[in-house]
Order: sequence, then C-alpha cells, then structure tokens
Amino acid sequence: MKIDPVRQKILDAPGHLLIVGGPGCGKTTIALLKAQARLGALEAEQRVLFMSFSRAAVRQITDRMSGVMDRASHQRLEVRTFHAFFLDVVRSHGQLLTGRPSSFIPPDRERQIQADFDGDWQTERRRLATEESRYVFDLLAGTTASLLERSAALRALYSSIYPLIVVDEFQDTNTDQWRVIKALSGASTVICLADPDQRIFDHLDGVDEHRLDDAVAYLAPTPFDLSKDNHRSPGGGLLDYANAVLNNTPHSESGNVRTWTYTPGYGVPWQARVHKGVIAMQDYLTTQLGRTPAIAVLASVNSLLGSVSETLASDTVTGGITLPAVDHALQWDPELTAAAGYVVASIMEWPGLARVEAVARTVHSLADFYRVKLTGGAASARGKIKAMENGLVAFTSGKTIRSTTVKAVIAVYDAGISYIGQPVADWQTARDRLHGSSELGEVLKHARLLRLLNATDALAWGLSDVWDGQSTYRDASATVRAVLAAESLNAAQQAAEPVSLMSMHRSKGKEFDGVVVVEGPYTGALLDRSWDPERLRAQRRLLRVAITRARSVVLFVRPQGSQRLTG
DNA sequence: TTGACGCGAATTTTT
DNA sequence: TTCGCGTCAA
Repeated sequence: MKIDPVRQKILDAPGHLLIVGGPGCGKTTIALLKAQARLGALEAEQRVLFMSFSRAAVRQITDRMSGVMDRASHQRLEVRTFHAFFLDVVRSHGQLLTGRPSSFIPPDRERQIQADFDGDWQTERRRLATEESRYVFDLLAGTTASLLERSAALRALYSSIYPLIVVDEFQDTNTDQWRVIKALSGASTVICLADPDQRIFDHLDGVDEHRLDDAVAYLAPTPFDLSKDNHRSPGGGLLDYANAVLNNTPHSESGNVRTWTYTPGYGVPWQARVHKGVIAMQDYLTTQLGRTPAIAVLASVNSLLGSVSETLASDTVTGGITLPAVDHALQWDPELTAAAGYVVASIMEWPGLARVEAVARTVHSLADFYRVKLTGGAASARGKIKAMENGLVAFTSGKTIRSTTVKAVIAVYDAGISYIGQPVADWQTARDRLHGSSELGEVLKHARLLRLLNATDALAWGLSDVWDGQSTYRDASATVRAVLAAESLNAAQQAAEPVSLMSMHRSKGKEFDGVVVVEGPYTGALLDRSWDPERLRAQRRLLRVAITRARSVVLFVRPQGSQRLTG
C-alpha cells in the first residue's frame, strides 16, 4: 500500500483515532501498519489488541497480516474476537465480583437449562450470574465491563498489557462492548475503525446509531476519513453503484451489475435461475481472472439459501438444458438440522431395543429437536415439548396417550422396521418413518437437509462401523452426534469453498470475486414500498454491504415487478 | 389438550 | 406459496 499524506498522518497521530471509510478503503491495513509502528516503542511483554466480532473476521485479518507486517510484530499482535477476550477476563477475575470463582455456561448447556426452566429467562440468567457466578455468553461483555469499571487495578493491568487497542467494525459495537472500550481508554490508546453506512446490526440489543457520536464525545479521537478510497473494486464502479443504492439516487446498471427477473409460479423456477446464474458467473469469471473465482450467493433470509442449496446440490434440468451440480458451502446455523438427524439415528437403534426404551429414546430426541427450536425463538415449541413428555409418561404407565406425535411414533414402531446393513439406504428407511403428525413432518423436512452439512459420506462410514451385522445400528445416536460435531469443526476450519451461500448479514467483512443476490417470491424482499422509512434505510445499508462484497460482478435474481434499487 | 380452519405475514445474530 | 398463530369445537 502507498503511504499517502492522510495515511502518514494516521501513522503519526498520537492519542485515540477514529478512522471512517467504506468497504475496501484500507482501514484494516492502515490500522495494522499503525500497530506495527507502535509495537517498536513497547516493552517486550506488551501487546497490541485487535478486537473484531466473528472468528471469520479474525481469520481474515490474520491472513492479511502477513502481507503487511513483519514476523516479529505478528506474534505481538493479538487478533481476537470480543467474546474470546471477555471470556478470559471473566475467567481470570470474575471472583472480584462475587467472591467465588466464576464459570462459563456454554451455549448448548444454556439451551438445556433454558428449555427446562419455566419463567423469565432474562431474570434467571442474571440470577445465575450474581448468585452462582455462572455466566452465559450474553452476559460476558457486561460482566467484563463491570469488572473494569469497578477496579482501577484491573484497568491498569489490562492497559499495561495492551497500550494500544484496535476496534474493528466499531459502528456495530453494543453498549457493553463500548463500556469495556471506555474503561480501557483511560490508559490505553484506542483506534476505532468504522463505517456508519455498514451499520447492519441495529436490531440487536444495545447496538444503535449513536455509537460514533459516543466515541467522538467520550474519546475525543482524531478523526480520519478514507471514504474516497476503494481498493476492492477499483474502476469497476461497484462502490458507486452500491452508494447509489444506499442513497436511492439514479444509476445505470453497468456491465458489472446485472438483474435477472423471474415470474413466481410460472416457467423456470427461481432456484433454477439462480443455479444458471451461478454457473454463468463461474464461467465468466474463470475466463476473466484465469483462476477459480470465489462466488457468494446472498439473500436477506436464510430460508432462501437452504432452497438454493438443495437445487445446486444436484443437476437441474431447465428448458432442455442440464445445469451440472455445483459444489458449495451453505453457511447457516446447522443445529436444527443436526437435531433432526439425532431423531433419525434413534430410529436406527430400534431393532436392538425393547419397545418402551425404543419409543422413549425417539420421543426424547424429538423433544430435544424442539428445545433447539425454542432457543431459536419459537415459543410454541414449549407446548410441544410438554405434550410429548406427557405422552411418554402416559405410555410408560399404560395410561391413555393424547399426543399424536407419541401415538404416531408407537404406531411406526409397532409396524416394524428392518435394516439391511447399508447405511445410506437404512438411513432413508429410518428417515421416511417420520410421518403421522405435523411435528414428525417438520423433523423430516429438516432431516432431508442433513446432506447439506456435507456429512453424508462421514455419516455412512460412522454408521457402517456400528452396524451389528444382523439387524440394528448400536449407538447410532452417539455416532451421528460425533460425526456431526467433527464435521462442523471441519467446516469452521475449511478454506472457503468456491461457492458460499450465506445471509447478507453474515457476509459482512468478507469479500468475493462475484456476488449473486437472491430475492424470493414471497420472502426475502430486497425492498418494499410498504416499509417504513427507517427500515428502508436499514435495508439500503444492508444492500450496500452485499454489493460491495464483490470485487468484480454482481447479479441480482429478482421476481417480476419488484422495486427498483436505484432512484 | 388436540386438531381443524382461516387469516395475515413473509429479517437480520456473534460467541 | 408456506408457515404460524389465534380461535373454537370436541
């Protein structure tokens, strides 16, 4: 990177800094250079702390470091997620608050406790923190803030370790994260990297539009504006287009922004249009770049991406042309899908179990499925869990069973099931028994998505190991659990697939050669006239983020009659 | 407590 | 189009 006069001033400026600039303007790079320059003047045991939101962002920054910094500086720059840092502080010093050593409740454990708890969960988790020193994830930031606010010694300790702190995506920090930064800013220098127009997490508790004003008022930082720079899609005009979408100003669709429309309910299904679009973009970019391009398919809702993934996974025939299947990674929360997989696994254990035991295990795994749903916000799941548990009690004690789901499971069991020792076929046999109540149907739908986790082969291997050679898969549940856990770890570490599917929110901080933005026929609208002005503005910010993920080209796939994006 | 029916809405989430 | 919620009868 060239050090222009503005960047030189950033390197030279003492005190807190607020660096503002759009996507690809080089905020991160100049912050890394500044960190390196500052490291030279620090004591050997001192570090620079670079805080970001997600592990994906941390990885991106770490990757970029090698191009910018020397090796020695590498090791003294700690790039971490907010939560990793908070977890450290709470574990090491939580005792100061309650007098007892503190422990952490991981998310899956929190889910269990919450599902079994009747009453207000917000109150309960605060009680767990204050009375039992056990902290759920959401409370780590606030707890860290309280610790630092109350103890001058602790502030001094952390500031002496980290005299310089860089905060990435500052516009999306929540109140508690900001409290932590404030507390440390007394003795540490803080550099905030921000783009107010990339504020896309306003809907989260404690995130609001005033954060930058807060920083200006409290830190009195030297401000810098890099918004005129664009290193990501230079000359391509994508940033111009994205800004036109943001501001609802006129802009023509140039060669690197295209829109394909489809008619809901008629002709080629929209998923097939997306499939075709991805392949066309792959072909085009491969020729242009002379290498395999990185492509993202983005939508404002996750459900559309599941649907796209299903279509991409196999050959699609449209109008006499066959579109070959596309390898891709679907980035979404796979917990519900996994929970559905455990239900199927429990059915695979049936031949080796007594009737009561077999039914009980399957009903328990069904209840677990709804526990996962409950944490996802589906309040109706609570009643379903109760109904199933009541049904199970009635079943074991020989009373009349009311729950249709439990009745259906028993009926399926009594109809008999036999396996042939071929995991893939037997998996389908077990899966297709999920019928007889709306709940079982719902689980079946999710179980079908399981191959989207790219775990099919590993599952088949694992299951063939537990086939007893005769009739049943012993410990199928444990095996499926282990395989899915291993796969999700792999997925987290795997290098990016050439094609990734994710929500626009999730794409924040990432970049690709080409981006396909999908709008569904009934869900995932990109813009809607009926929305209030506030939501429209938020959505235009989101669209700008989505468009600027691309280095070269953007393709929109939208239903006919949808609202124009530019003025 | 369950299931049928009809209506209206159809976002986003890290660790 | 599909889903989930509220309502109401059984």
